[in-house]
Amino acid sequence: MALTIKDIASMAGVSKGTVSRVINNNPEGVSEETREKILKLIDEVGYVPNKMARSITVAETKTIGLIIPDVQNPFFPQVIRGVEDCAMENGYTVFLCNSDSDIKKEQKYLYTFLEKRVDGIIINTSGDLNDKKLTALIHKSNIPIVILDRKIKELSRYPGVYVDNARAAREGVSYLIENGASNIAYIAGVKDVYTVEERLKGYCMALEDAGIIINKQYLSYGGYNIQSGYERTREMLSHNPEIDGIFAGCDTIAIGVLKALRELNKKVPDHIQLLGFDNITMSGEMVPPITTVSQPMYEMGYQAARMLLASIQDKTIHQADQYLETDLMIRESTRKKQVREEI
Amino acid sequence: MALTIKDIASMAGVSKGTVSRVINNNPEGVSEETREKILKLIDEVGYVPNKMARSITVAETKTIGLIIPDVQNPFFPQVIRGVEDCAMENGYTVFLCNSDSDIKKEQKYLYTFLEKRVDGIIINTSGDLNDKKLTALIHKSNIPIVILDRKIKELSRYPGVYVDNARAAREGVSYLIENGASNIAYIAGVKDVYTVEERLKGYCMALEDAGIIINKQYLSYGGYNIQSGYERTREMLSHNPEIDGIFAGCDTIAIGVLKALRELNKKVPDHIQLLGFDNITMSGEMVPPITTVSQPMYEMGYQAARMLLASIQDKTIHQADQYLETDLMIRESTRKKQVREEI
DNA sequence: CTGAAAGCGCTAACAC
DNA sequence: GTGTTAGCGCTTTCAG
Repeated sequence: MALTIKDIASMAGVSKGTVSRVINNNPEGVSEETREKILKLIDEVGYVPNKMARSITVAETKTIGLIIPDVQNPFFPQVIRGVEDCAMENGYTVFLCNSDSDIKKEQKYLYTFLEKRVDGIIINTSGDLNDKKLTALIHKSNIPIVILDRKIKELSRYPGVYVDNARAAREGVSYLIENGASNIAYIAGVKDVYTVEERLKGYCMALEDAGIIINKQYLSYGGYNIQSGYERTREMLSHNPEIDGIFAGCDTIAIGVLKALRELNKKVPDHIQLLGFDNITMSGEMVPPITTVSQPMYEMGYQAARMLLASIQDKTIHQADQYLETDLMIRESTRKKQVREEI
Repeated sequence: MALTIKDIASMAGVSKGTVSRVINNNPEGVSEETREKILKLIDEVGYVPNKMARSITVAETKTIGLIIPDVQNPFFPQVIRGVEDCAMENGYTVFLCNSDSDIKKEQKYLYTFLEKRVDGIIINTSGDLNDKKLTALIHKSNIPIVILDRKIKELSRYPGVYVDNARAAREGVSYLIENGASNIAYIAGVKDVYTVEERLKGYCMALEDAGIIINKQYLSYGGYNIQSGYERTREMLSHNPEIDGIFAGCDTIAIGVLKALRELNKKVPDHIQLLGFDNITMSGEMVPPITTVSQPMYEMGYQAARMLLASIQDKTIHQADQYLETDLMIRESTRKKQVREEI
């Protein structure tokens, strides 16, 4: 078996308490002499303190849990990295779980986090947690939680970090309109997901701002993948050939849209202007580079972790929701604004 | 404080031992009657067993550690998902750490894993672990480890899952040659990284197979990013305008190459054929879609986890290295082979 | 400055 | 079947 604090104590001829003080860098209570002796011994014999054992008595694990739908969705790697960086900087390790937005999995992972006594949880989920028992356990456990990107009804008492999806979408779609588009489709993500519906609101507001009547034919829900963007675009255009602008629910969808437009010989932005959302790396590498609403993905993750750590340190203060800024990244899938400047 | 097994025991009027038996689903030793009574009580009062405490006595945490350079590199999300799926299916939770291929970080995370007593570790790292003390600790701890994708000198005693990079590169580059390329550049990844050098071997073999003399001017190392591929291509072509084929060290680099070629008005594949490596999703979405050596990324992660769990279950058996198959994905950045068939 | 002892929440061996 | 007891490895009083 591995060495224990007891072994070290007896080898050094001191008590467990003394060894404990030195491995915890407890500044007081140990003479410089014995401290060094013990440190040297630990180094020589290769003793690694058991943090599990420590955790049970100090009631903190220095671990946080992160639940996201899927790492393979290009939106998440950056946010994951953001939370990990912040966590690591502060001595926390993170459990990563992919829920596929499956409520059952989310519930299972949440329960596991509770069992493993993580110090806090960051969660991004579509849908809602319809398990009363679980939410009761969560509330009861008094564990700090921060919501990431998508509001969750059952967890509404917890703070979160968001982006103003409606405002961002409104700004983006307005830009399309300013540049001459008027028959604008919204190739959306999954129906009923918080961000998707918020962006729909923004889309509608932009149209209303411009006095354009909203056409329900121009709205199509689907998945967050290239294939979905591709298929829905083909279908959308076959029924509505007059479309001259497309707002894609996210950049991955936008890439599928672009593929469809290429096949249909629709020039972007001449025939149809295209607007994405997220600003994943690849959106700028497509031909043409896609104009998109940039979300601060890394920052969202980082701030969520910051907020969580603050809650962990002081469980009494209630953090306020945080809204981060988006930014319209103008690239070549939309027309240049100079049309107006020339007037 | 949260409820403990002791609380449940006294509330139910039984001993801790009995409660322990039911929460561990220990089939024997408890009457159906008391079992149900206790289960009902646990459910009502909201008791969540403390797995940390359990772990210290049973000496297993049902946790594994995964170290990769960076989630944001498109190669990793799929492998992460592979290991997570396998881990989750078997009741394990995974710690994810990004090392940036920084030896210091790798060492720190490895040590943390040891402290937290993870049951096993999967690691992908460039460079080598030059900390004798740490490797000694690792060996001493007897913790199962599996290497992922890149061999590590100091950890050579551990099994790993790989791809035959040399063979795969040889096949890909040969394909370029068969289709008429003869002045082929290798825009590589980071120098001295295992996979990068293996692919170099394959590249050289392919040239030798075809009787083409290797030109050192045609080799350029860089980073695993678009920018690097872009810059090195521009530089490469400014010095060697005769180049008619490029083997990119990975798809991300290939995307940068493509961008440079577009700017330089080099038609792909007519003027220059392009071969990538990895088969990340986006490689098929570029214009033109990139021919690439496909690696089974998800499978690599999944198999690594399988191997690790097997080692955890039986620490005595030594697993053998596993080599997974690659596949040349022929798309449009290379010429059609029909040239030869016509003869 | 250091040791002894109690206890964290749980499991496991052994009685009854 | 169930309770009792002794740990697991560590921290934390409390003495001295």
